[in-house]
Amino acid sequence: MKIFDTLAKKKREFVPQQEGKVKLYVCGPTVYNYFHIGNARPFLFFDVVRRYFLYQGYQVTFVQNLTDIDDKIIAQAQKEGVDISQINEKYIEAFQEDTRALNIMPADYNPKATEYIDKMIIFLQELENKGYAYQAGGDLYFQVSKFAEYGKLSGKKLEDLRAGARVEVNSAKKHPADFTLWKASKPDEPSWDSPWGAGRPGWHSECVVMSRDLLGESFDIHGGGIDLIFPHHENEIAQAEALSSKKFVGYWMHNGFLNIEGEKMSKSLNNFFTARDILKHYAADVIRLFFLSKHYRTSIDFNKKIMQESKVALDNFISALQSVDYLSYKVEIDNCELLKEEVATFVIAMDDDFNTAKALAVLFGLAKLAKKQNNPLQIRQQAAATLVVLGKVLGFFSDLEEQLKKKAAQPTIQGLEEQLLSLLLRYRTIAKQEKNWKLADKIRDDLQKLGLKVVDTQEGAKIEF
RNA sequence: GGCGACAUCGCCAAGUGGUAAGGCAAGGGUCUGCAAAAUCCUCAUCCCCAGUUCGAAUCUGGGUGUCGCCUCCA
Repeated sequence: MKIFDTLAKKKREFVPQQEGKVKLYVCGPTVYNYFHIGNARPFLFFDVVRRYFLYQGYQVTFVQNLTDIDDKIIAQAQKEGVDISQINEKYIEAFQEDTRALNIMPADYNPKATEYIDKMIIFLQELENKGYAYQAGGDLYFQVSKFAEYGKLSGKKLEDLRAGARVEVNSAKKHPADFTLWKASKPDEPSWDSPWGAGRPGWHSECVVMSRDLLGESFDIHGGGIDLIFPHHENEIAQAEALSSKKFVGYWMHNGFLNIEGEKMSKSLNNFFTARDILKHYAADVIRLFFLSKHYRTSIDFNKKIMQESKVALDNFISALQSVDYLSYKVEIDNCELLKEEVATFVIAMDDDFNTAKALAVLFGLAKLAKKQNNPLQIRQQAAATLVVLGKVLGFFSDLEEQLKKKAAQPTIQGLEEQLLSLLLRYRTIAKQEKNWKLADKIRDDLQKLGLKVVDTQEGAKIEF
């Protein structure tokens, strides 16, 4: 299995630190708002990473932090006119609801920053004792020049980091790249006592302290969005390795960005969609298919057209299962022997740095096999069984039975409406018998306008909605 | 200004030296009075130029274009 490691800038064979175990840390949300469709990408992708490791028999420990103290949260609390704790509660709950709705497996640990203040203080003291930190202007800073390898993840050199390129230089800092470890708070802001005065920890220390605590000084995979490479992850490495002198993370994985109609998502462009909103229009599996249809490291464009296509594409899976009457033969199909060749192709694709687009092609192939009427029933059922198993590895089909039932269920019309409708259909049949196509088509067209689609089948006319 | 990524059919998208996966759309056949649905089939030589090689979408150099990071950001 190969994983592209941002630090090495190439694919490397994956070797876990402990055989059979994978320790995975993914940067979680700052809980000040509903997370948006772009945030959903790492959540969903690393859910697939995790599921694939599980499928391969690894024991996975998955940690995702919740940042619950931050400038943005303070600002949001002021905006909503409520206490910070209320903001945190509200959006942590929303995060859990939305990830659940996306069929993302809950993390093994969701540490909160505010629960780690004591440990962060101890950690920062150690950094200070070892000479990596200094106080200035009431804040505590990490001195990047003390860490010789600073910049190794992002490929940046200290001298290239233009001071004040897009932000004013903080004159208190020894070097513009020095970052805040502890921030003195203003009177009306939440604060904790510390050796450096009342304040709160800087964002970059959070993930280091939590991952050390829950996964150890060195662990297998650290993931997040590409934008976190610099400065967040660069700063994590600096802190962690300054103290431990060990390699902090085995493999750094970063997902590409999501654009909206070719443009960066932003509130000012009015193209900002929360995952919650998108879920109202598209099923979780459609959203998943959309993301997985492109390799995780590239950028992806979100638009109505592509979502509609994803929806149609996903229907291939459902209708394939329908065609072998999955619900009726569930037990038989679930116990079917899987198609080895397809499974092998799927595994090769996923082993190659999680090539989900290629893996999806295997699923479409299976759907085709299952659908093909002149294939032997056994093959069709095996294809269906393989489709379900592999689909679940990618996180699809969490609510398969509901999806199939929903598709099969015909909405019912009752009473007078039902009688009137069948009357109309009967007239249409008569018109057809008299070869009065004009009238027959008129009836069909008019019903269509009412949202009732007339479909002629061998048993006669039927209504679809 | 510094650093980096990408450019494959109408659209989306795999492919990293051995002769272009897959999805959507489109076209055609079957079925149907017609349509819909279903089903079967068809559908690219890879931005430009030069080079390396028996052989390149894949490597090298030069263009052109798009995008990202250097600031909070998934």
